[in-house]
Amino acid sequence: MSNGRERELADIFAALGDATRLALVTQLLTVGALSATNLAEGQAISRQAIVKHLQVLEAAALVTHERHGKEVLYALDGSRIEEARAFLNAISAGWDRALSCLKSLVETA
Amino acid sequence: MSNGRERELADIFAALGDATRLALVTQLLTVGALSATNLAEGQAISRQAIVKHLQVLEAAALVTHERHGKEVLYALDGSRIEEARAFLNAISAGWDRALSCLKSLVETA
DNA sequence: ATGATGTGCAACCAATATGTTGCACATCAT
DNA sequence: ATGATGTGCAACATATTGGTTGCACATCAT
Repeated sequence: MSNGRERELADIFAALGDATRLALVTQLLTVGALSATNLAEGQAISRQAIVKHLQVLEAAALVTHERHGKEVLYALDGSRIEEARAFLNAISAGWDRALSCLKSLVETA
Repeated sequence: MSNGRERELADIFAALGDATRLALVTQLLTVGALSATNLAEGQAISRQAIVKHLQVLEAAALVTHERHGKEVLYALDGSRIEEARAFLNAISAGWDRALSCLKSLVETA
């Protein structure tokens, strides 16, 4: 894993590492494309806060925006999600090996 | 998804959302259990910084520590990783649906 | 017992993240 | 044209993060 790629991956996880943004992602996933104003309705925080969260998600290439008339619709973009999935899959795959390695280290220490 | 669970999931992603911690995770995965001092060797940042990162990972239940003699070994704990995987899998699964939903919204707007 | 090595704790600093408010600008409908 | 609605920008406040340093304590080997 190259350093740049590692950073990129970290950005994706960091973007998902916030309860508000996670909620936004699931909402965009289930409902579809929505504006910041839509997303802010019924939410405790302001529209501007939502916009900032959307910008974080967009910086990580997890969402895209598109102007449509006077409103801006945000939607998920899944290409980067696969990267994160691949990482977690790798961890899961290496899991048993890591555990046995730990075991032997502890036992021989 | 309950609110508490959402927060928990966000913590996992947040813990992975840092290049240094990501490197720690991969190192622990490939090498096995290591002490903070081990992990800090050859690294640009101090042992204390590493310890703090390990504590973040441990707070998210991604690693555990175990004292062994005078040193403390940190190791990965994979149970929580599955949660994160499941979330990303759900996103991937809902993907095509989300895209078509966006498409129709945009076209009818 | 003593030095070397590893750990734990706390104070402190700088940068970034999260959220607010206020206001200006753009767009749509009437 | 004008009011309603949605967006964009910027200043600001505060909390959290990521890192440092210094020092005290614990453990091991000789």
